[in-house]
Amino acid sequence: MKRTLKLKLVKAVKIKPSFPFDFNSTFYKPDHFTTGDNFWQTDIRWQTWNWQGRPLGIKFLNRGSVSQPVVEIKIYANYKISLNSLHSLLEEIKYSYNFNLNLKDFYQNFKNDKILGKIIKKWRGLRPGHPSSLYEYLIIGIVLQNASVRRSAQMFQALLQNYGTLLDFAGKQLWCFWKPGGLKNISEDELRLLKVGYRAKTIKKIDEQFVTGQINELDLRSQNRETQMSELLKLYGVGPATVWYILFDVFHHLDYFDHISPWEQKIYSKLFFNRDPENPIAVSKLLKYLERFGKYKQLAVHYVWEDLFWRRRTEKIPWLEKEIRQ
DNA sequence: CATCAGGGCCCTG
DNA sequence: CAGGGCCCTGAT
Repeated sequence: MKRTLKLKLVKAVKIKPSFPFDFNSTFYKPDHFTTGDNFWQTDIRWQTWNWQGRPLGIKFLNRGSVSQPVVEIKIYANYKISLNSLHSLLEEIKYSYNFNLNLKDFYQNFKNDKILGKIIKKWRGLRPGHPSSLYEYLIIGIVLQNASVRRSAQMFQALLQNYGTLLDFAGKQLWCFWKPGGLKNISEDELRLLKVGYRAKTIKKIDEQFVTGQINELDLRSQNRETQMSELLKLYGVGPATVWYILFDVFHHLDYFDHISPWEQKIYSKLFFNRDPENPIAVSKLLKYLERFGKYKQLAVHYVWEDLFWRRRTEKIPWLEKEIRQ
């Protein structure tokens, strides 16, 4: 059993995102499976963060409103974090959660859309966002491949609990991701014992490619989408589905939408065409339909999707339960 | 019990 | 460019 790392509060800052900004729908995405690296309750989000190779705990608190947003960020560590490092961490947080995204044009364009209209009103200030680094997201993407939600969550938790660090901060115990290259001394067979199956090979290779510097997140961030895609596709085990997730969640492309997996196809068929999910609309037709959202295709679907999963928390949506297969 | 399809991707032919 | 194989799991 690994030791728990106790962290102390080292810094608290208040940041004002651009408005409108909705704390809860930005910091909690009900469609993401829970993995023990974060915890949310109304107006508070706990999140572990491997920053520059070391584990940190972060507590986000809602200190404002949608129209006058203020987010307090409390940082917990077990070492002295330099001012420089702290500053760049805050910049990274702002980037990850799209604190400065301007939503006005999107809202203006679609306030009368028959599907989006109501949703953007209800979720005004919702930002897309994801706390994972590229490395972390690649690992997540790999455990998502060819597996149902329950199995993906199981694989991810096994990885986290074996190679991550359990942090104790702000009243929570949460697992923090290991750093890129952290699997250097772990064999493929050892990974297989965690029942990740053939993904063991992929996970090893991804980890190695970060050690050797074959891929650099910040460099890639400054490249255009085509370059990002082609670089990511070079990684062993990364194909169009994984790239599609990363382009949105890691590189924040709000417009790119070219991939629909079978289970998503069923859900979109119901959402956009009120079609029986068992008799779904063709992917090509769905993609054509999404053209109406132009440069906000991915953002628009994110809103519809989050709305659906937020509703799932309070209403019964039998057809959805059937498609999710927990 | 056995068989099978997954929230893909690689590799082969 | 089509299709088999891959790990494991829960559903049938």
